[in-house]
Order: sequence, then structure tokens, then C-alpha cells
Amino acid sequence: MTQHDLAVSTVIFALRGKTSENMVLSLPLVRRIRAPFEGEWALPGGPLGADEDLAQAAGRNLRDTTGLEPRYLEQLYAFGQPDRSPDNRVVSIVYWALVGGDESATTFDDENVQWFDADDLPPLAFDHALIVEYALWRLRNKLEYSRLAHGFLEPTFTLAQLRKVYEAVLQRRLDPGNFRRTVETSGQVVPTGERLAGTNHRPPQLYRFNTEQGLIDPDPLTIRTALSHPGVAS
Amino acid sequence: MTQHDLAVSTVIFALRGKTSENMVLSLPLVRRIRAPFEGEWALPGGPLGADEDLAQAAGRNLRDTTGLEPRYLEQLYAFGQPDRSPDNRVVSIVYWALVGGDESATTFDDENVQWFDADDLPPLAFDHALIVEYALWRLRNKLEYSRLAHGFLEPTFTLAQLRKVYEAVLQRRLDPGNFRRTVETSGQVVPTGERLAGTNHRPPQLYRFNTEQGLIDPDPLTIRTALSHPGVAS
DNA sequence: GTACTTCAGGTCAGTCTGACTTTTACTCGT
DNA sequence: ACGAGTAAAAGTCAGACTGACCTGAAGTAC
Repeated sequence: MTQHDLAVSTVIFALRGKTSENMVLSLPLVRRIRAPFEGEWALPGGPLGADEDLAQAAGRNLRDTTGLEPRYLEQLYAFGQPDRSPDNRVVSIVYWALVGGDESATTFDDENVQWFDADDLPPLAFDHALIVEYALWRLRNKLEYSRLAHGFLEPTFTLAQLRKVYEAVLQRRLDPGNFRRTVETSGQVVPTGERLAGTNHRPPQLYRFNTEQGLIDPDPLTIRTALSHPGVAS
Repeated sequence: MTQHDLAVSTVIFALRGKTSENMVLSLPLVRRIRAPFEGEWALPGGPLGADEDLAQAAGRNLRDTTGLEPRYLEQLYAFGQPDRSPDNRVVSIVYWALVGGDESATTFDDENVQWFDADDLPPLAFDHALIVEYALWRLRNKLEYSRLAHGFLEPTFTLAQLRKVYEAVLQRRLDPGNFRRTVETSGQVVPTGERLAGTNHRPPQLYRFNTEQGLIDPDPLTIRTALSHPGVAS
């Protein structure tokens, strides 16, 4: 059994935007402070602790570098090309995570951490551009058949808010009526009985995710930091 | 960057059976010849070479222990629980592979390698039972929306043979007429113009996979040992 | 030739989908 | 106070897709 350098990195997604309209899918990057690729942007990551689970390492790392708490965390892929780092060989086990849009409004103390539009990234260190591209594909693909939109939302939300999450991630408009029909019949969402007041139109029903239903497409070991989230409707 | 013991293991699937009827999904296991878990069955695996790609390591390993050539190879998951090995900690990057049914008919020289029915396995070393269970789930799930059945077949085949692959893997009967319709309209398969003679009924059309269409759900780096396979119709 | 087999092509009803319409219930401006 | 404006919520409709089933075709076996 040979020894290898092992790192755990995470692609962190959040929906950010001033209004609840025009939200944009974003991710935080850290600026490298030493060679190789000094000064370039890279995914947050770090070594794997001796007594640490892979997912724990990803979560700890995410909290350390960004101060955020993951609402969803899943393993993405293990990258191990011999030449992906110019000096020594490193095998990276990459996770991807969703964090809430409100939390992500926090600007970072550290000026070496910064949010970027997911579809307008700077040049990245190592093979991180490939990794982000794959993570984006996975997020968009999985959103369509699984129910991970709750990673971006408060515990209670309107169907319009839910739809805007889908629209922002998938980058395409969805018909409100059809969206309502499919989401309601899927049973993944339950009306709370409350309505959201203060809109300049008919007050929409508030919903919450159905805790009865599990996730489709589970990872064998992934943390599913579920809908436990004391909070207020937005 | 800390050093860790790193292993690459592979879950190898093949369809085996005397007749082309009652084929059963099988996988080869190796008997451990030293502690821990000495004498128990485990997934074939080994260390990662210094200049080796992860997928290369999986493929090499697969050839070494089983003598087989993978027709499909994809990364499954990285397992890194601190306690998954009783002595030292090992992070395993696990691949899964498909090999052709004919090749797998070969019995192994080594008596420490043996085929097992995928749904009737002996107790396995480490967390390998969990790993196999997850690989099985992934195979069954992915077969339904991707086109990896060619990993089990000759380059040319009848729709009945293709259907039997699906039936054996998914463990459920499929309507021949509807199966024909969906497969034909999907465009994933092309008639060769030849027919298979020697049956005691109307001779079926032979098909081959459409090389124009790529795989759905690609891995970012996975080898896709495609349909290049000089061979004869069965 | 007759029986038997699977192939190959079709029907049909029910479900699902996307595009679109109508009614409801609120706020805002005048 | 009331009409304009907005999005919610419900419904319509045609086409695509699905599973269950049927029928004729083309071989082999006896």
C-alpha cells in the first residue's frame, strides 16, 4: 500500500442576488498564497485529518475557509491524474455543497476569498476549471430529478421562490402553471396552510418540503443535513 | 498535505450462464491471504502506482487479478471512513467495470479468485458489502437511462439478446414489443441488415450500437472503452 | 402440411408534457 | 371608492409517451 498526498476540496454553490429576482449561481474561490499557481484562484480545500471522515473534512474545510454551513454535501469525484499538480502528485477527493442564499450574502473578512458567478469564472489553478465544470453539470442534472432545491431555500417558501431557484440554476424559464402542477403532484412539497402577505397580488401559499420522502440517488455515506432549520419565512 | 494509504479497488460485473437464457449477474472476488480478514472474500484491488491514473490503476488491477479486459469502466466512489480497516487507515477509490459474458466464462487458474452471484454473496471483508451494494444500485439505475448494456454484449446482437441483458440486470421481465419500440426509436441501436439464422423461428435482425451517440451521464475523465471489439455474432 | 416458436409490427387507452386561458385576491394610484 | 395591475391558482387541450395486448410473418420440428 503506497502513500500518497491526499487533499479534500469542495465546490460550494449558493444563489446570490440583491432581489429575489435575478439570483445568480455563485461559488467562493480562494486565492493561492504560494506556488504552484501562486496568486491564482482555486477551490477551497485542504488535507484530510487522521481521524476524519472524507465528508467531515469537506465540511470542516468549507466552514473554515468560508464561514458557511453546508445544507447539502455530496461527494463529486476523485481526481488523480499524475500530472494535475506540477510538482508533487496529489490525489484530490472533491465534494460539492449547497449553502443558503441568505448566509452567502456575508462578505468575507479575508480578501483572499471571493464569490464568483458560476458561469463567469477567472482562470483557475490546477485542473479546477474541469472540476467546477463537472460539478455544475452534476448540480444542474441532479436538480431535475432529485429534490435538492431545499439546499437553497428557507424551511418555508412559496412555489414562486422554489421555481426561481430552478430557473436560476437551470438558466431557463419555467412555466409557472406547469411547474406548480408537477411539484404539487410529486408530493415532495406540502402546503403549510399559511399564506405570505404583503405582496401586491394574491397572497401565495407557503410550502415546506415533505420530510417523509428521502432523496433520490443517494450516496452511500453522504451527510444529508436535512431540513432542520429554525427560521422565518422571507 | 498529509500522506495516506491509498488503494484502488474495482467491482467487476459480468453476465454468466450456460444458456443465453437464465443469465445471472456475477462478480469475481479474491480471497484474502493475510490479515486483516484473512481467508475472507474481498474486492480485487491494489495500490496506486506512482505514474498511474486512477482509472489505469483500476484497469491494470482488473486484468492482473482476473485476466479480463474491461468493456466499461467508471469511478464509483471514494471510501474513507477512518475505521473501515481495523489496523491502519486506508482510503479506497473504487471503480466499477463491465466485462463480456463470454470472457467471463473462463475459470480462474488461481483458486483464490472466484465468481459469485451478485445477489448471493458470501460475507465480505472490510466495508466491501456496502460497496458492492452501492455498485449494484448504480449499475441498475444507470442501465435504465444510459446505454451501457453494450458492455455485456458482442458488437452485433439481436434485440432479444439485448432485452435479456436488461432483464438479467434489472431482474424483471420486459415486454418484447415495447422494448423493441423504445430501443428502436431511441436511435442508440442500428440494424446491420444481417439476420441471425439457425433459430427454430423467424430469423431476427442483427443490430449494433450506434457509435454516433455518446454516453449520457459522463464521468469527467473515465475511460470509455467503446465498441471497438473484433468479434463474431453469437 | 401442421404445430410451435419468436420476430416484427400494430392498436388502444391512460398518463404525462408543454402551451395557453381564465378566474381569484390582493396592492397601488388616483 | 374604484379601476388598473400583478401574480396566484386552477383549468383546458393537443401531442408525446407508456404499458398491455393483438395479429400476421418466417423460420424449424415432426
